[in-house]
Amino acid sequence: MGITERKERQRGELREHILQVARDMVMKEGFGALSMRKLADAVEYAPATLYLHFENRDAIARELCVRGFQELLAALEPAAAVKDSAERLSQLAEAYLAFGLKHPETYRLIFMEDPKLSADLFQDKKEGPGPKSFALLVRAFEDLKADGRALEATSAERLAEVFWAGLHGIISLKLTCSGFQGAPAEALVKTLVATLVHGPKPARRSR
Amino acid sequence: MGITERKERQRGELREHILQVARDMVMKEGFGALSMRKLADAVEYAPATLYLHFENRDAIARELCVRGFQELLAALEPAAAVKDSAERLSQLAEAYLAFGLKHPETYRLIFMEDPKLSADLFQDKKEGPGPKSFALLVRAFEDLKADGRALEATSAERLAEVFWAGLHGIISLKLTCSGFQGAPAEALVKTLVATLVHGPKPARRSR
DNA sequence: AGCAATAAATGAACGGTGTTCACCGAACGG
DNA sequence: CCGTTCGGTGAACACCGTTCATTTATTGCT
Repeated sequence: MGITERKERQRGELREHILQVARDMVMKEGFGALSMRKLADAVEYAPATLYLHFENRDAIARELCVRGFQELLAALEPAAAVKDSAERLSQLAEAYLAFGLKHPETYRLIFMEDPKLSADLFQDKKEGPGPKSFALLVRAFEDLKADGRALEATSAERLAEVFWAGLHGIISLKLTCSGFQGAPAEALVKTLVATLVHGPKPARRSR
Repeated sequence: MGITERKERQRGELREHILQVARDMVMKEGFGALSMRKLADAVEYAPATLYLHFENRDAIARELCVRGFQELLAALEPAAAVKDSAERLSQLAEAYLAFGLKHPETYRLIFMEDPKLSADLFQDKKEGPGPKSFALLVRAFEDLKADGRALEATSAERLAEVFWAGLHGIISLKLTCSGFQGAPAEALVKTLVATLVHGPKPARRSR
């Protein structure tokens, strides 16, 4: 009686296929260009069929959102493995920036589109990709403080939040107000790392 | 023969009225909820009439965008008049944050919606509200450097860009990923100012 | 005053969107 | 073999931005 299992599997495969095609559309033409009708057309089903697998267009978007975030998290992993805390933060910043510039539409979807979409990422206080990747930053700053190389008056959590916000600001400004920044994003990230991590004064040398 | 003048004036007044109503709609329900038909309905004209005064929906959005930015610039003006450079930067940051939190939909429209909209703000290299307000920040950092209170290895322009990006990151994350930040935005801005302006080490006391 | 010209405003249409629901047909269980 | 269940769909509803021929109002001129 593996017949209902087969059906379930096929159902899941179709769902996956739809998401895959939707992902391609978003990456190629942006989230705004993702329409249920075009998507249905692309997967060769009637529009109504999509609603058998997803409640909404937003449901698809949310799913793409968490998947995009997981990709981002995966892209950060190598950098997170670096031993030295300062170097780790520097490489995390570079990896984060690289992801944002390489997948602008995905980045937009995750962080700039709609609060409803990103809500899923951070609702679980401990689990979920959002807090998990944030914890990477916090740990790095904790290590940095343990080495006596960071502002002692400020908690690692807050430093991590400011760090993330700084990175996000650089990327999102580049994505929407491209003509604004004079310096390339890489240089700005370097400055951000220099001030927040290495300390702002006359570019102190290590410990 | 002031008759054509009267017509011109009336034309301008209607245009202004349309923009005013559109502004209200955006502030109340967000840019996405601004539709030509609802707007036409609100000003009691046929939809087609709007196209006698604006090329596009985007044209209206662009206009709202530059006006929003001018409001932002106006909100920064008091802070920009402060003598002490460090204090000035601190107050500029506070004012910027306050504007973003007070007019979230306007802020979204200016900085987070569509590159096409914000393009107008920064295209003129020297004139225009964009470069003008950016110059405020640059000047503040120049003054800060003149007082010997800032990273000498980094240009004032770059510091200003990172500063702006940091502020924008804090606000835009708050607006879209509200559940993300643990600390209130004001605290994050304070930390940002502390590290970028006052210097990160043990919270140095003024000059 | 009456008429031609000009400007303002519109109704209706086109092609697009998300979403719903009654319906169909094929596969399944008894 | 028949009834039920379920994947799939066509057609519809209510919107959207935009265009254009047409109507309506206003102006300038004779």
